[in-house]
Amino acid sequence: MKQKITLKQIAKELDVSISTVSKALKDSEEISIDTREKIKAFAKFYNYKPNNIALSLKNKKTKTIGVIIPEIVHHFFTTVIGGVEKIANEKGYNVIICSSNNSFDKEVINMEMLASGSADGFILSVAKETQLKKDYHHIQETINQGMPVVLFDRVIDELVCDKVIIDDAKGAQTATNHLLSLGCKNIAILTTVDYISVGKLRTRGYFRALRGFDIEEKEELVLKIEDIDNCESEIDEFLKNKNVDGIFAVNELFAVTAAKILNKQNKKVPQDVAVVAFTDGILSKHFIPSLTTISQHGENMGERAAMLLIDKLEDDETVAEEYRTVIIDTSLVERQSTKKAD
Amino acid sequence: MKQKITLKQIAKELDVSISTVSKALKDSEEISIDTREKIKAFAKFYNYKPNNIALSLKNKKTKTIGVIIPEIVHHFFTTVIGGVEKIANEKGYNVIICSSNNSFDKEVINMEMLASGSADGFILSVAKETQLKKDYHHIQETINQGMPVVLFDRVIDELVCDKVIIDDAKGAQTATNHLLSLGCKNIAILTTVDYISVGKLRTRGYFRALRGFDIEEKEELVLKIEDIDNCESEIDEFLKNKNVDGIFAVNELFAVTAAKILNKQNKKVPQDVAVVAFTDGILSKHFIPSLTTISQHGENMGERAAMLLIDKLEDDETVAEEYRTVIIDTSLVERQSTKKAD
DNA sequence: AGGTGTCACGAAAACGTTTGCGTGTGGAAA
DNA sequence: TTTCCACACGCAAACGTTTTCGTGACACCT
Repeated sequence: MKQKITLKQIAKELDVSISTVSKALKDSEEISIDTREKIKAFAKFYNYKPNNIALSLKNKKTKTIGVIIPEIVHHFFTTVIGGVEKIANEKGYNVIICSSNNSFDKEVINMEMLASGSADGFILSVAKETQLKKDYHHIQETINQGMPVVLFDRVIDELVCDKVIIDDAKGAQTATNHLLSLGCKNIAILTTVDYISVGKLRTRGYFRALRGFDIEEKEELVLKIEDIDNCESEIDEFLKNKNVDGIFAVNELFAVTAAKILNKQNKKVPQDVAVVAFTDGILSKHFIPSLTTISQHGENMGERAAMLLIDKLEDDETVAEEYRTVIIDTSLVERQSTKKAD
Repeated sequence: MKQKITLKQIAKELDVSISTVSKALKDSEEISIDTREKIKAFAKFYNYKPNNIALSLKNKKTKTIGVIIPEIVHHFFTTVIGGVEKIANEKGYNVIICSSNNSFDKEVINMEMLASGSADGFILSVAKETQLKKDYHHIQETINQGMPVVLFDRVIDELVCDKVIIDDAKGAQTATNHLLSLGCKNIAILTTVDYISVGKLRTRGYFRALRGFDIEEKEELVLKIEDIDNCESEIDEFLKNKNVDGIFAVNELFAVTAAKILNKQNKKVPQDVAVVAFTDGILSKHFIPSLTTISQHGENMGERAAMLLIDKLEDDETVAEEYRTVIIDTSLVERQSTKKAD
């Protein structure tokens, strides 16, 4: 049960000063070769590792990136984290992940906790509750304290900082256009309530696409779902007697739920109804029929966010007073759910 | 761009000593009420928050739990993390998550990094590569240094520490028994190569169930898949001309892939072939037909692991020389893929 | 021998806390 | 007036580093 060894202990053991040990381990010319070798051998034997905490305190930086996401059990967010980790590790940074569980309070707590010494900067996507409350003081304060913040996916326009987003409206437009170009005339949208920024934007894109094809926008074809956990009955009710021939869903779950319901209602996907989903996840890929989706390239988002943050962290502090917004391209992944009848 | 305020700055500003400030903020009787109020007001105004790094250094503890998992983009592991976070937050601990990406090297690096000051203890599930190499020195060293470690899911028998597992063999047996009790006679298993501990155990359970029903174990009904990423062709080949009436898959992906292939081969699930999967994830739930699964109760695992770890962390150091292995119950979740023909 | 220079190392401050103990000031008791 | 005590506060060490600067010893030159 040997405890971690410190510089002080090495110094004592070898009867030299702490500074000598520190310098020797850094191969400083100041120390004689003999002493250097001796100290290094000793340190290696006892598996000396500098204490990160002490280093952080001294250097006023932790070499750690804090990531705060609304849900940890969520495919899209985890892919983003994957991207962040990739870049972070390349550049010698660590990643701390916290989940806000879509709770405003937990988001605040996590940020304060990480801000008070544990991380040098943040990558975050705001909680649902935060978007609803429109209370961003904790983020603003963090920025004011000089900590770089990169927002992604669910961003806040009012906040001045780096952002990584996709063009949600454009992606939705692409999706809807795809349905239109297949000949669909009666396209429904399954979306979220308006305070979810991405839901709102995707709805906008849907309308834009319809206008492009000179198709009337009908309110009765729009379903705004509040509670994702039991969307099933809502969608079921909605789809009855609607006679839609295309569905655009703003996320995977709405899409597969709809597909299952169509199945029950004896309508075939894609023959009777074509379906496109936003978010290219595991569900869409393996569903039968597999779903055509708009891919958000989450890993890519994570990578770009990490790059932006690390740039800010390593810049000369003074210069970096400009903020960038990176827009990640979405792409249409065509699968069976929109296959043309041959 | 005001920087974080420190005790020292408050002290200077208010013309008292640092210790006075510290004590005042802790409401120490030593300091006069007047001074206390004044300091507290000032601190509140400037939004003073103690620096965690300094505290960690002083207290020799970080109040942080390190979690290392093989994959971050993986439903089961994220549910476990959810459980860990829940308990950790209740008890005032933070959670740092690192992914080893199933790489031995990255696992070692992450552990060393977290061990050198960033976390008080570990919850971990070992990487594939580590299981293959059978090199556990990094974990052993961490334990030797007096840091508590809790292993979960993919555990290492040789390591003496707390563990949280499920009874993989028993779960597999339950699954297979379920198929047998439905009348299946020719049950195939889709499993992993043997060095994956859980795969091996689940295979064992499958055999045990067969023996229980006095059914011959046929090697030709066992498929050990090495590369999960293109298991499709392997399974396709395997299933040809086999005439199986039941399939037990050790994970979701194998199960849905098999289901899709059966579909192509014009066999119906569950009428012609019944399917059970290990791991109750999002895929099984939403697949058509929805899959009967063995649920591992990941969140529960995470909770128990966190409890074990925190117990060790908060015990009087000296006492806690006994190690526990918690076995989480699995349960059969019946869905459409094993529905009896009516 | 005195001066100069180099080599090899040590002392100490700093990062931001907490906390045991020491101490100056004042008032009250003797 | 002296003594004593409580009150209210400050000092300093400690946690483990890094780094600047100082310094002792020795050798070499004149």
